[in-house]
Amino acid sequence: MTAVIDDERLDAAFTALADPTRRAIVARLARGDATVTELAAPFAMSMPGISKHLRVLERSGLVTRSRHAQFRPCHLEREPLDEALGWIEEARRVWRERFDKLDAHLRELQRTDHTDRTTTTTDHADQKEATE
Amino acid sequence: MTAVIDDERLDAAFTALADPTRRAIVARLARGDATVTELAAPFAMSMPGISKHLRVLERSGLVTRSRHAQFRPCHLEREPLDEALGWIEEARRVWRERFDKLDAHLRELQRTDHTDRTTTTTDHADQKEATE
DNA sequence: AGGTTAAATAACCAAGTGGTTTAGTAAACG
DNA sequence: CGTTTACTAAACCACTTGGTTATTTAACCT
Repeated sequence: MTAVIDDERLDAAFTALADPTRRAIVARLARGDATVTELAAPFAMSMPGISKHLRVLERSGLVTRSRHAQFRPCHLEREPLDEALGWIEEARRVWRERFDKLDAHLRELQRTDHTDRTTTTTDHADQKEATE
Repeated sequence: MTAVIDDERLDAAFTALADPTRRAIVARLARGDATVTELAAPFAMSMPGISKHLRVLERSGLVTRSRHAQFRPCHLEREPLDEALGWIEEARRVWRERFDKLDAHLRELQRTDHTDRTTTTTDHADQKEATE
């Protein structure tokens, strides 16, 4: 239904996580909110550099910023993390389901020697699967 | 120890997942191996375009390719998926742990009105947490 | 008012991405 | 053998990314 929107959200989340600096920032924020200078401290990078990374994180919804005097404390949001996690889990679920099904099928073949090809789908693809 | 290498692997995995076409390919491969033309079919994109995406997926270790005559059947590997999942899970674990700890702390404060600030860490950051 | 601190913006750069078309390779097929 | 099939490689394009320095904004503190 909202496939395109979901796509955009996932794009942003995975893009945000695809950089070691940003992952380190996320990991740091998981332990508690922090200001931009606090976040920048561990890195050999200029402040605007960190600022740019934070904008990417903010655009993905992973990080939100509020204002407190001249500070802009950063806060890690949970939902985008959950969405990314959910996508991977679903892909893995499908993968494992197929694997289990194949495994059961092979076991069945071994028990009663039917040698039927009615359950195959993509021809040579399945042929490859049977050899692994 | 192998932090940099892990970084590179995670970079590649998240980068690979940060594109809707590549995610669709991964989702398709979760259901079973497929050739490049089979993978390209659902998309309004030239074959070399798909080929490039597959190279990104291959570089990340998410996809491996074997040879079968002139076909190059693609196969989804589980490990990089697990690594990406593991990283997110760990971040979320830390996030929730802190949340639970804060929650317990607030409950404790409410029970016995100590009003002690000895357990705070990053000053205004925690102050912000208390207001959410 | 003037100075300091926190952070964002602007302008710039090299390198990478995502797509194309055109051309090439390698194996099967008739 | 030549042709088709499946795919990769090369060259090119507009656009984005990740980084820099230099400049501004905004709020606080004398």
